[in-house]
Amino acid sequence: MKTLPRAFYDRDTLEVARDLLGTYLVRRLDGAELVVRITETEAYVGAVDKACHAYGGRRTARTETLYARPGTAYVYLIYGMYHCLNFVTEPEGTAAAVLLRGVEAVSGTDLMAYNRFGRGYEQLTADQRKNFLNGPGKVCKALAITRTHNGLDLTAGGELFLCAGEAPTGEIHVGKRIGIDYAEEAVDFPWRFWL
DNA sequence: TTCAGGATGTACT
DNA sequence: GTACATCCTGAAC
Repeated sequence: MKTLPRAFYDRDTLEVARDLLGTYLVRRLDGAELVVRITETEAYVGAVDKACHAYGGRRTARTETLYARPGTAYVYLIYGMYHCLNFVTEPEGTAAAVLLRGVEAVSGTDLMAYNRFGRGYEQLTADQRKNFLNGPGKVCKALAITRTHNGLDLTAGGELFLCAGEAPTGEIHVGKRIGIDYAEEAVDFPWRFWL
């Protein structure tokens, strides 16, 4: 598999969000390799988007990573207990990123099940399997991603990187984003993509 | 099956 | 002090 180059991220955020569908995210953890396939993303663009942490060019210690060069990981803590993983897009100095909302397991499934529920995948209930990796907090828990990964270079082939996959077969869905009811007109932006 | 409420810490007002 | 790009549990149906 080929690591996605920085040029992949250095484009319009909506294009990157759509093109990320079907690509593979690789997490190296304690010598193991966890691989998932991306199935759901959302775009956040600081310049025009009230839902973005860096809306209107605001710069704080937290949002600083959103201005980093493309291909950087932006990880933040939400609701006091969950992490969300984003991929920074567009040129350095422009605040924009793609939120990873959902994936499907490719390999390392058992280890991810342990990270999520403390037991192997075979032991999970049907309900737990159905809701395994279908939310941003869940993905980060399964992959053991925390704020220590904030600012990580995703093109360096380290403990976290992305690889090209086959183009997704079937339809790409487009719709409104989730969990941003406060964001006024940006609530209705069709910036969510899923397979 | 859906739904309300709580957990929990950081950022920002 | 309030809000937050969420998830889980338990109660009601």
